[in-house]
Amino acid sequence: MPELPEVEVVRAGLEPAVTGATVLGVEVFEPRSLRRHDPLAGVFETLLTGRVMQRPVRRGKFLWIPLEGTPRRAIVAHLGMSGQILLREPGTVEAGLLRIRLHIEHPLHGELWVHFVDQRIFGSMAVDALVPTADGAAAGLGTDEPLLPTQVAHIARDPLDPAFDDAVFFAALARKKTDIKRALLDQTLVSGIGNIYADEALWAARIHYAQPANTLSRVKARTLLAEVRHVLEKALAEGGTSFDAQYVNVNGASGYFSHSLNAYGQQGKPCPRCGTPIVREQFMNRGSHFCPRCQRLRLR
DNA sequence: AGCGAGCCCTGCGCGC
DNA sequence: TGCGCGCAGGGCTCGC
Repeated sequence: MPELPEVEVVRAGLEPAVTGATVLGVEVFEPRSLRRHDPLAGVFETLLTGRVMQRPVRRGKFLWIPLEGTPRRAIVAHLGMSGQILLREPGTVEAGLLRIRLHIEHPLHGELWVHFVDQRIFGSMAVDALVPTADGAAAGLGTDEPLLPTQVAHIARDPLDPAFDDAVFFAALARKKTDIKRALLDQTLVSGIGNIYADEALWAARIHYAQPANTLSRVKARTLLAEVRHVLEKALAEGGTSFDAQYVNVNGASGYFSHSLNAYGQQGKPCPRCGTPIVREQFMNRGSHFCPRCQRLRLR
């Protein structure tokens, strides 16, 4: 589930159900899903029970739900590679690997169960303190407050964030000697991009994944950022149709991939632009998919 | 400072 | 059918 568009679908789906709702109870079935919860801050279940949740916020792939009251805290969720957050009627038997359940009561919708399902347990939930943003601007999508969880403080803004600073990003690229794909995946530089959308944006911008970041021309860098935004927005628009106002119905394998991908997972198939077969190479212990004709490595 | 390796995990599909 | 292997959309820490 895990890149920006998918996490945003979850955030938007949670919003009407959890905003203003009270946590009635918490069940943790898998303690490893709390790996990123600091026990010194208190017991996860205790910190949540009885608290009222505010509007969910997202920055990059991190999602958090601020809690009313002081000190300011939030439930932080990261989906990792396989996490899902699902809204269920109380009593629903979860088919997937249920790790954490929140019992909540919304003033309009009544009681609901919030299920954190995660096969690989790379994802996590935590209750974390909120701290001021470095730039004083709103912390992410879903809030006007310049407050974010401590464990998200080092994460850069994402390219769809109105406070994302293009000039700072271009300047950082110009200093980076590393491969451009590594830079795109560096969440402290720009957040929300994962392996799929990195490959898609690089394909659209006709840039080889191993092109050193500091060799991109200004024009090429602008094109790349524009394509990153385009692919994220396109995926968001397509993913945004799979939930309704009451229930998040998140399906990790939903529609987008099958018909909109140009490079990711398309190895052996013709490049939609020039017909040359897409190649898959190992990079950073992951697959990188690219067109060897459109995306040439240019070393100067 | 920046980078690669290793690690955290489970389950699926594939080839033998 | 069974088994071993490689694969999976992420991110943190460690050592060089």
